[in-house]
Amino acid sequence: MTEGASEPLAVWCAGEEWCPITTTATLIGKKWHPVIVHRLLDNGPSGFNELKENVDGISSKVLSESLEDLQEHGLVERDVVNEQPFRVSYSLTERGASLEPVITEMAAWGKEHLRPAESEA
Amino acid sequence: MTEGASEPLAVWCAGEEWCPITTTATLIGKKWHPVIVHRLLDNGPSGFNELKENVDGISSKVLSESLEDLQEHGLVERDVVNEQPFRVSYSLTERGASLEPVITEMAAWGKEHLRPAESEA
DNA sequence: CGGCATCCACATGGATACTG
DNA sequence: CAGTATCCATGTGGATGCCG
Repeated sequence: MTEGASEPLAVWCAGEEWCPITTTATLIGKKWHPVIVHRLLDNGPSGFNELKENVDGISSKVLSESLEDLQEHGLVERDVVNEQPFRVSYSLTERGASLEPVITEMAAWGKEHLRPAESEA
Repeated sequence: MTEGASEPLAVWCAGEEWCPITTTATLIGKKWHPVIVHRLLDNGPSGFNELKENVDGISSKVLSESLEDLQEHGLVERDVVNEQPFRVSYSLTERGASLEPVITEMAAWGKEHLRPAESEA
């Protein structure tokens, strides 16, 4: 608390009570969450079923729950853009969009270290 | 397939069959995995219980299973460094260590966007 | 120390159906 | 379209105990 100054790196929590990795992992370490955020980054604001299609076979239930979770954490915003016919739009909040470096690193790593054949190892 | 040339960024899988995010998320999107990798990055090679202590109250069972999973994916290596008394050492493989940028980004993001009070929101 | 075995509670997730 | 409700199989995870 007394420091928290200017180092952008050195985020390791050596001996600290609170660890940013743990909480971040709790947030986006949920299998589908990174994918959803990625899709929203990639395709921009999307409708429910549009998102569902892009997230490769996730069920309505799980997507619904995931989106709710993401909303609660302020990463995703839901807007009703039309009443008749009923249309909603899910988009990333500023905080959600700020996850881009994380997602980018994940994707970059996956692209470098995981090949399709490897995924079923 | 015809491209895949020199862009270090632009890892988005627009219309691609295989998505690096999805597979990466399957790998390290497991709540404890990023933390374990982080601890190994942070503290270096560790014994089982040492790791267990550092991962903030994870149970033996879950840690054991997680480590097994990480080993199967070639991210973590297990070495028996002593027979009597019995001692093992878990360390990151080269591939595992290559996750550092991902973990760093996660930690950096968490530090910036998640405060302790926020984690229980 | 470094685990695995067991039991059991609860969370997760798919399928299906149905509503506004 | 945008979900929610229900049912149910499976997974996950904690507690405990034990063994090499």
